[in-house]
Amino acid sequence: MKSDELFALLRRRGVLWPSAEIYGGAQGLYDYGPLGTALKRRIEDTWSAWFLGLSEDYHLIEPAEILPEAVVRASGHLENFTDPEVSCDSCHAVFRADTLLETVRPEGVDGLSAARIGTILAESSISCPSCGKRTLSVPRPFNMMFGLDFGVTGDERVYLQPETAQGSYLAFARMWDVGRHALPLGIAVIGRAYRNEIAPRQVLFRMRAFTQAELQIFFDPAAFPVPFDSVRQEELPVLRVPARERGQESPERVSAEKLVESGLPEFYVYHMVQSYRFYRDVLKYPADAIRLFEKSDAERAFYNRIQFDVEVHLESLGGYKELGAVHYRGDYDLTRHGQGSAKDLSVTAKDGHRVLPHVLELTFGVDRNLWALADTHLVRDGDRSVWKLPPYLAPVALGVFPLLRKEHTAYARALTAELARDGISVEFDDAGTIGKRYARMDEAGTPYCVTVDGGTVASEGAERGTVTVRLRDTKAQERVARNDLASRIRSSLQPPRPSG
RNA sequence: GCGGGCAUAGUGUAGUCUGGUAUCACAUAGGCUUGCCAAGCCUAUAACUCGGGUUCAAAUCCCGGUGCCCGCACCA
Repeated sequence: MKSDELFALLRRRGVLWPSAEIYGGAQGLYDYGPLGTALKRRIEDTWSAWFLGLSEDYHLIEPAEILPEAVVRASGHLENFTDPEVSCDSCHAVFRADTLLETVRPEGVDGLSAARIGTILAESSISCPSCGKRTLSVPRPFNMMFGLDFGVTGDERVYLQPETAQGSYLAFARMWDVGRHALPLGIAVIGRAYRNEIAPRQVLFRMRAFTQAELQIFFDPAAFPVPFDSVRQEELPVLRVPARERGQESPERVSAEKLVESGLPEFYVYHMVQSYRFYRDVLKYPADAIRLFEKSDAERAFYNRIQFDVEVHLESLGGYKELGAVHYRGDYDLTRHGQGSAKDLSVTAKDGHRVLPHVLELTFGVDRNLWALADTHLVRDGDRSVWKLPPYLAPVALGVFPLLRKEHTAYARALTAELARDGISVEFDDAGTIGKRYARMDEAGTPYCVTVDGGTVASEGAERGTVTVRLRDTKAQERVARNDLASRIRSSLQPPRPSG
């Protein structure tokens, strides 16, 4: 489906829509409706079950979303998240000042302040790459962070977090104290991040407020033991830098073992495999639509030593899109926050030596994955639309219908209430015909529908107290005793966990 | 930010050139009928992106704003 068509469908079904719609919308902001909210929760719960399931020492926390200025200064966001921009007074094209400067300054611009870049630019009298005239403006800073006035006087500067990771780094020292004083220690956060994107586009892919699920694993670079044998034979669809430089776009299948032989650390490959399994086996993206895209030195943030993006091919957006990533960030974060806070963030490892932990970061874009799950799992099957979500992701697990509105409604309503009390996400529907109800549920991704009919409510006979269960993907039906319903479907509603 | 295109019920559309308050389908709600896969009939709800201008009269013509799409740039 095209992006427009898919967005129209999601809007129509109340999955999501533009924020402040009645005022014309606000660029880059979206609201989730009932189905979208439920689906997003399930995605988050499913992510937690998998990634926190990797180790007993991986924990979920919820840091504040607002960061004091000192934090973003230390993290580098105040400086690096600010792009000095110049525009051309003749043709109004906009450029990044530092990129422009690199064209005349082969030694690079690393470490230069925005003001210094401006001075050099002015002296070098560069002409506009677009129209050729020498009418470039002075650089002005453009920071992608939202700044806020904080406190009563409003003169204290704070920022909405541009990524959720910072909260984990800030919490590390406390988490060390409240925990078992052991590395590796994992800190997971599911939260909103905010970026003042210049041009929000493609619905959920470039938002100004979005949800990230991230796991920061703090470890001793001298020893990060992982059960590598459990992933050794797994073949990963990787697209590595040398292949990319040859113009290749499709991934090659390479075993975890071979990746380690090529120089990647075992702990890195292990977590890349577990991430890959999450996308393939849990979210169930088609295996041939996934690729692990290695970022080159130039593309990575400078503190990332190794970076593979997890990309999935999306028809709606016409290509591979980044849904998550695995970053080896070294000791950059704790070094910077150690300096910024003047606190020693190193810890004493089991064998007694002091160590400043390194960080392996697993990131996951919740909104992007929600979109991707619609793109890849919402399919046309003949004349019906079916959202083939795994049962544990479905916003509504079960639909309950009376076959005859007059005769079976009371029974069906009672059954609905009973299943809801059992903790199953259930929806009653008696509108229109039975076929319409099935179709509506198919489109919402509901995996099971039960129908109360004459046999169910009969005072005697073999079908007394049984209902038909109809499966979304096959349309197959089966008679099940109502008392067995909850136990029959419950296990399929549990998000999978890694098995070792 | 720049350039181009687009904007009509919940969704998709006709009408715009050539001004006279809006077509059809699906969806939604209610009813009849039917009773396990979007059937049929009746009824109802429901729209001209916003603001200004021209005109007796604007969905239609003019100006501006907003949003969306495509390309460029941007995406720590």
